[in-house]
Amino acid sequence: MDAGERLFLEKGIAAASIDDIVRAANVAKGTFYLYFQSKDDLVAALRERYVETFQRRIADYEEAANPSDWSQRMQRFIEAVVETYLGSVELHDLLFHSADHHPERRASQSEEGIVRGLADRLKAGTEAGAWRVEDPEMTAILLYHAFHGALDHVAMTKKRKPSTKAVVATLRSFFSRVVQQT
Amino acid sequence: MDAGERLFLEKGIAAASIDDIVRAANVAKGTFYLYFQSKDDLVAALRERYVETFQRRIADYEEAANPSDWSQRMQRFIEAVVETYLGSVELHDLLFHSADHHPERRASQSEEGIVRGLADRLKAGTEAGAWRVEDPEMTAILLYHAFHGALDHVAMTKKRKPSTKAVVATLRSFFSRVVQQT
Amino acid sequence: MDAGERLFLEKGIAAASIDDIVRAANVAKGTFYLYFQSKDDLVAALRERYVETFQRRIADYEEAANPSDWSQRMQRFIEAVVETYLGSVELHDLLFHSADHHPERRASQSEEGIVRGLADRLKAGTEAGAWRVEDPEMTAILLYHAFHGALDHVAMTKKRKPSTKAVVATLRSFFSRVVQQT
Amino acid sequence: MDAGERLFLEKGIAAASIDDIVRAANVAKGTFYLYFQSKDDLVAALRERYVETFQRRIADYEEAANPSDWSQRMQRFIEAVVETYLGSVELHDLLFHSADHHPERRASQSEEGIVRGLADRLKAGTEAGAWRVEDPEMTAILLYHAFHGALDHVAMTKKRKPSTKAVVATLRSFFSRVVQQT
DNA sequence: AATGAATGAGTTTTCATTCAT
DNA sequence: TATGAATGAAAACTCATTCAT
Repeated sequence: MDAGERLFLEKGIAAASIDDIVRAANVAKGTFYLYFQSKDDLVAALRERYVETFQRRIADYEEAANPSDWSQRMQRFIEAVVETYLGSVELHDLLFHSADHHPERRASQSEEGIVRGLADRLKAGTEAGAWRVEDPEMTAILLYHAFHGALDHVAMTKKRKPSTKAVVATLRSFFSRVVQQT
Repeated sequence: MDAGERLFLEKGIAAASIDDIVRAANVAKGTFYLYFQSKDDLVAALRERYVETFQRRIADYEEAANPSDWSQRMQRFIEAVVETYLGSVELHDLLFHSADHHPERRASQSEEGIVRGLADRLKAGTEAGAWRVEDPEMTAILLYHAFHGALDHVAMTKKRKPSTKAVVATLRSFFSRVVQQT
Repeated sequence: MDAGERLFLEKGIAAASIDDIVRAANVAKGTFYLYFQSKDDLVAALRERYVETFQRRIADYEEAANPSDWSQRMQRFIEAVVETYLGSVELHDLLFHSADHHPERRASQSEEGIVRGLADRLKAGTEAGAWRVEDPEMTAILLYHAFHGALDHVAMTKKRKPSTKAVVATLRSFFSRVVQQT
Repeated sequence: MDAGERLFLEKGIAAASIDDIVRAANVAKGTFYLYFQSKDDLVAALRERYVETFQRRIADYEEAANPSDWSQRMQRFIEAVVETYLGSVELHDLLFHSADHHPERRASQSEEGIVRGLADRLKAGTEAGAWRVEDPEMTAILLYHAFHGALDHVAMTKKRKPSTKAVVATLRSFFSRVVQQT
């Protein structure tokens, strides 16, 4: 899986052959097929691993926050997302946005989970009076993609890449305006 | 090009062979290579055509608005984006987000152009006192991806798909909050 | 061996993998190679087992007949062949007629044994004045294949399959004509 | 097709790879797949070609006989079968008896055609009073397989191979006895 | 005696691209 | 300008066999 992930990142999924992967992993071709039914199966396994790792990291981060301090919780959430994404946007995009256009499968589990989590938080915060959000589901979608796109952009920036702190601040401010936080 | 576009949408770029395309177009294989250097070249041509069509449509829409009425201009802009995207997200994603992950090429021309245009408008609107945006470039990026993601989501929704009007209203409201329009 | 025989019959020799066989037999791959040198070796073992079983059954049947009553002996012989073949034509064809065409090995031991036995009987019967056969070797070959083909045909017949008795009668009558039995 | 036929005869169907075939035919691998969908498809094409050739040769032979002289017609028929089979038993067995045991497909078209033809002749001859055959269908099957097996045997005989003439005479005599020709 | 993970040579098949007509 | 037969490199996948445990 590590060899596959590395090669997929380097050359793209289509361009990395099973041959390349097993050579990099120092195993025989048959060994690959002992553990994965096909190349697609490996991609699926990598997707699963990505989602698990990602969600564990977000959870770890948020844990430390005071559950009733919504401002702090969102701060932590945004920090978690930024830190985690910046280290893995390439992989995320590779696994969830490239591949061969399977309309049905698109808008993948990974995103769904995060978006749903975000919507839940927005609703809870509204009920707690921390802010005012009329359509939490749609807002979650808009925020998710805004953040994702921005982090994609930052990750792609070669020179004068802004600091993590600056990115967090920018997203925090964007978030505040969107939820009309007082 | 039409045959290619149709088949790419149906089966994905990798899965649609030149053979399929020329058969659909009712020409011989050689004829294809008379007009395109390679399969990639066709994809590039489709990308170019997409960008042109897209930008012409946005411009057409906005033209009718009163240049000094920023509220109306943004309304028109959002309407244009929604109308145009809803009819072509699939194609857009196919051409600009799938394919073989060429990190360099990513964050494509298409997006850059629109994001730059949006940033310019945000800046001008701020200068005209229509709203207040501190970091127009970053805000443009955030807005662009928020909109794009939301439209992607809507396009993918199978049942109870919201009306264009409702989508425009949602995005308009999101926009207002983000730019702290008074 | 049983698992192999069953799977070979179900899927064909080439299509049944060692993996399938050991899984069906509930043993490990290594265990297979403890008892058989190769897949071919298993096929050879099945062939041997088939010939032994077949010839024992024929012998058992004929034993009960009066050795000097040729008419009865042939009746018993034909009964034995019909009974035995009808239960195993598929296996017989699988083991002796499919496989990878090794011209040398063809016209296999199994057939040779039976044909020789038949020729001997024809000769003995002629000497005993029971019938008149000029070229016993050739006649044995002709009879063997006639019987084998007919039984193959019957075994393959799906609906309105004739009874064993009817088949025996048909073959008996064919035999009589061929040996010009009076 | 010629290269395939030659190699299949030499090494067996399974052992002859597409690679071998295209090398022998002096064409590229792709060319093979331009004309045949798969290896099986080539085998099917060879089967078809075999049946056509075979039946044309039988028909050519019989044509010369006097239609009302049944003795002569059968003589011609047997001559045709012997001549034709002796030159192609190996190929016939390869195409129709080896392969991967497809119970349903067995007892192939080739045989069916010939057996049916033979049954028709037996019936017509009986009606014309040339001989007496009670069950023409079954007799045809028995005769077909007797002949086929005998010719197989002759073709396989390495030393002291009997002459075509001798084989024809043997089969002719066998036939006479079976149909109780007077 | 039994196991089963690992092997890798070998096979079929695909398809973008070329080029003589 | 158009054709389409021919190409062949490259890819995915299979499976009989081995051998350290």
